[in-house]
Amino acid sequence: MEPKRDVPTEFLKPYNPAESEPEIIALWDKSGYTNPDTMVRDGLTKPDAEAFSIVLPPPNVTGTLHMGHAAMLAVEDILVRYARMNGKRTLWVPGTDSAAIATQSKVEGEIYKKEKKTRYDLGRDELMKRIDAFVEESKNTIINQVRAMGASLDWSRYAYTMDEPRYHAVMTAFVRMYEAGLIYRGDRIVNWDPNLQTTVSDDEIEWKEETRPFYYLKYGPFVIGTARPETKFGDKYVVMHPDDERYKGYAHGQKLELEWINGPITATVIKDEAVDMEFGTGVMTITPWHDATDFDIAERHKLEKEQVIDDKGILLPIAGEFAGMHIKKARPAIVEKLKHKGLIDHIDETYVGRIATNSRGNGIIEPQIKKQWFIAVNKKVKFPYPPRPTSGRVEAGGTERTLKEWMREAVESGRVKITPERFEKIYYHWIDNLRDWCISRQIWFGHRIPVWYRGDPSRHGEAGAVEVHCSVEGPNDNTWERDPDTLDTWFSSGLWTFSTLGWPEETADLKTYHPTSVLETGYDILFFWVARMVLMSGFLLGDVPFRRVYLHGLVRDGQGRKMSKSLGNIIDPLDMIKKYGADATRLSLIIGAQPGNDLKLSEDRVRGYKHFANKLWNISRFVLENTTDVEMGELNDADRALFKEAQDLAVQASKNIDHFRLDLAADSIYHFVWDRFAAEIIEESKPIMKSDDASAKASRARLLYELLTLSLKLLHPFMPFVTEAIWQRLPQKDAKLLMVARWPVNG
RNA sequence: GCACCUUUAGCUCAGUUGGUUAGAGCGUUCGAUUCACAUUCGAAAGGCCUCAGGUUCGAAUCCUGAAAGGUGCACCA
Repeated sequence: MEPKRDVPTEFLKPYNPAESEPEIIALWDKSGYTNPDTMVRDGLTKPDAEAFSIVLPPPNVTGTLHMGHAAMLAVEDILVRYARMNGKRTLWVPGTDSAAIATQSKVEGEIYKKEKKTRYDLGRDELMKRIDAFVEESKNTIINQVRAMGASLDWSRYAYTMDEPRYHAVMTAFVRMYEAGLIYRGDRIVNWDPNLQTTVSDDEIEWKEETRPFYYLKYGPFVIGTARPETKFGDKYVVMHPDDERYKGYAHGQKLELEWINGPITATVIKDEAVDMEFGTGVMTITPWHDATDFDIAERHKLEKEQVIDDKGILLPIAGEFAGMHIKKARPAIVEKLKHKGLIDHIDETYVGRIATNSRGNGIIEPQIKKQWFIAVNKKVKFPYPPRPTSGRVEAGGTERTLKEWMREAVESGRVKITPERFEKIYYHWIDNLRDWCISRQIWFGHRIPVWYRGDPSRHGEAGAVEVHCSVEGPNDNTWERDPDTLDTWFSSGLWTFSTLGWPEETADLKTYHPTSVLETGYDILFFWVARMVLMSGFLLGDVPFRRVYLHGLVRDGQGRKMSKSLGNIIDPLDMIKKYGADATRLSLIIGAQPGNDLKLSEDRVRGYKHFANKLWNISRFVLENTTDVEMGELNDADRALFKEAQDLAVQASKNIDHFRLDLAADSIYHFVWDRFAAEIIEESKPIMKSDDASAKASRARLLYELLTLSLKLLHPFMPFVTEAIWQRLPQKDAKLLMVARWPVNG
């Protein structure tokens, strides 16, 4: 059949996303309409329109796009495009994250592979140069991959966690919190990673279960249990529950002489309620330097603490003949000696214990007491009041509360709402168990702590021993030495909603777009990040960082397994985009994904949605072929009823988007377009359009055209590429770009 | 140990405040098709809605309990 005049010939071929998508991206870029200022300038958004803002959870600057990113980008882009089409002053801020530990170990690894050099060989400055070069070289990869998803981010506001404005924000935040007494330095038990030679926060620890021998040792008249005999050398306190009838005969503080691993020692009886009477024999000895529980007990009773293992996992002189050995090697030798001395009561080989590992570096965590920087979460301080965008200094009239109380209050008061709601409970639970947050790290790549010392460096931090200076700019003479530690990456991430908007300057962006409207992220970083942002924003700005938290689930493979290299079940979003298009990839990540629930993704699903994009393409061809030469008239009653049906669907879909049920919204539009519009309305239109009934034809042509434009608008947030590509080929339309067309339902 | 989530067709999931014969996609089987469709359209088969109680005129939906799978948290040395 000859193509009709005026129908673009591209429609004769199937929709080709690989060809079309780069053109569409260029078209959007040229418009500049992802920048709300341009929208206002061109009169597409009213200057006083309600603001809608999201900051992108920054992907790792040296990483590549995975399905989790793709799902995140799809959800956020839908919300952003929907808001933009609804006339809101819409801003979506892009950024990338330095991923401190991950990036540093990656670069260190590569250097070692090529040059057999460690970071200590290179020195701090050289390593930083190498890392910066690596970051600069690799950052475009992730940025281009983000763009390929169709994400309508405002790149003019791009931020990187390690760039100059963010450095300034991080330093300012530290100084203000330090001045308020919320940041302190102290000797506390921390999670030490002997591999990476740094501390790790409580939340970064991943507990792994493992069956390993559990030793019952004779400790004088008691039998104590331990899975780690190599830590027991210095154990001179034996602890039991005060109510334990079995040990009524022993008094708190009582001294006992007994034979231990390396000879006779004096032990002291301690009664403490932390002991679980049900576990083992109900008696334990403590190792305060290398165990958090033991540390707490020691603190309560003011007991002595002694280091047994050094930073590299080597036993110290206290271990006697085992000193200098690595704990791994020492353990069997120690067990052998215990056996020899008859100190082993029995061994339980079926014990399932938990081992702490670093979720980022995979190393086994060794608790150590170290001088570190902490954020005091239980300390009452004055919060800025009333909230002011750039406030943060303690002001008269400020409300007194702790960071913990604030974090609870932010959600309890409804100022931050979490979707799905059940995560609010989990959030509270996390807060209630929160301990002071260790924010110093011994890696080099990161924002360095803005504290300088003068005096004997070996006595840093000790009262009176050195002078301490804390400021953004630092002291102006070189007699000072800067603290070598860097800040936990989540410290700077906690500022992200406002550091990206220019804080601590009092910028227009900050006033317009903060608090942000929605924070969208995976539920797996609720604590790492979401809670930290609430904390930071509360103290530094006196306000919440966002009004709504939307948590998406994890993307799993077709069988519900986590995607991993070792399973070989990774579905690469870039492959999917190449084969089926970004639109199909997006839909496959949205339909069937309820808030907070994991999504099972298979390639078949992506292929199915590619068919849908092609369906839409062909619907457009049919409609254009049947309307370009035909005069369009008013809708008759029957056609008006059909159009009403579509409008009702639009209202319903809008409601679903408002309630973050993007899955339902997308699904309902999909079915309307395919089953109702294409399969039924178009089918019944064929005889009408071939008939001689001019008025029926005029009405039907109008209906077809209206249904097409309506469908394109409704689908645009979900599948922006194909809808925009079709829109560009429409003869009549109410906006040059579909991206900035008006949403067909009034708020 | 405490808490949360999930359980509906072979597979992945809808089913929004309880209301006719419980739906879709993929898969399977059959049929049509130079008609907008690198296909599409039509049809069929396929379901003790995990189980046991309860509330109700009426339950996949609400309540109680159980089972299986999953996740989070916790100071079991």
